[in-house]
Amino acid sequence: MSAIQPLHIQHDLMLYPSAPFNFDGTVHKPSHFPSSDNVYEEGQYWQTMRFKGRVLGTRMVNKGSIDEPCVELSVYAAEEIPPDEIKRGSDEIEYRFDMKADLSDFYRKFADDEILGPVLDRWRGMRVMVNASLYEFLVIATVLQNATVKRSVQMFENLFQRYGSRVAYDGRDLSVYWPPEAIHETSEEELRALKVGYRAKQLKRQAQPFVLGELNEFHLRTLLTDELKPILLNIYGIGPASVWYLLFEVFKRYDALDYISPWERKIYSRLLFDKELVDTEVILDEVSARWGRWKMLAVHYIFEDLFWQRKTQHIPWLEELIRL
DNA sequence: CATCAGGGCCCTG
DNA sequence: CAGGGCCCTGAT
Repeated sequence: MSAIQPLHIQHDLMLYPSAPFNFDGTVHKPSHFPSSDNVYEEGQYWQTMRFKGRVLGTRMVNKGSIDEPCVELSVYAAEEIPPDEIKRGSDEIEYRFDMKADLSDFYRKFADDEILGPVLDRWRGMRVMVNASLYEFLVIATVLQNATVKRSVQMFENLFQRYGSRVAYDGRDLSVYWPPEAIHETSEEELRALKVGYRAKQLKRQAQPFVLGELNEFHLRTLLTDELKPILLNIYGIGPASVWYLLFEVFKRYDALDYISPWERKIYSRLLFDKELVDTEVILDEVSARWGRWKMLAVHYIFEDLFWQRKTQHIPWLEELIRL
């Protein structure tokens, strides 16, 4: 990996998300594993991104409130950026943080829901967030597979060290993703040296369609879920567990939940039924009956609410499941 | 020391 | 459609 690159050109602009907007609940997801391409502090979020061939640093600062949202976005780069590219970058950030969403129906409908209601009170205005491109998210999904959190983090950081780069801006020093070409050109053996095991083959096969221009994230966003899902499942290494992470986080499909993995099953059993282990079919029927087309968003609220609680209080049964 | 499951998926029979 | 195999790690 090369030296740290300073990003000393800075552009500031204001973003106005639709209200209500919960800044902290949106930019920071405590259930996600930590990674060196972003930092969160209350009211502030730093995130690098590789966008349209350019390496950017971003900083978002909360300048508003839940009912009068305002976010100051600073974009940092190594060289001057034309205004239209700044605009495209900020549009992309608005998309990734779902800033223009209208969830009023969701809040109205479930205000009195016995499980969701109290959570909505705490997190009204929280949005679905993705801090990666589609290609980058495939890497995340891949390192998550069949691994504990600790190992996922290790594989991920090994990849950053070998193929990514480092940038410095606003007093921060963060990793940046590599372009898919970097993995396309490397060998499976080199990848395996980073302890990713059988995932080396997946990582290479996943980079290919992006290098060849066969998958266009912006086009995919326009598709109906029924058209989109089979395309995503067709990506090598993407199966039933990963596909709904993609549909929900990358493509903002609020109903994308039709598979529950073993560790999630244990968590939902507790939260929805107050039991240790409930049949996955029963859980899926329950979330569909309760929350219908909002089921994944509903579950997301409940899940993140739990992990925010974990920051300040010890939840023994949860600690046992996370296995860092 | 050996064995095994872990925040899956592919491939085969 | 069921089940074995795959990489590596840490728990037992």
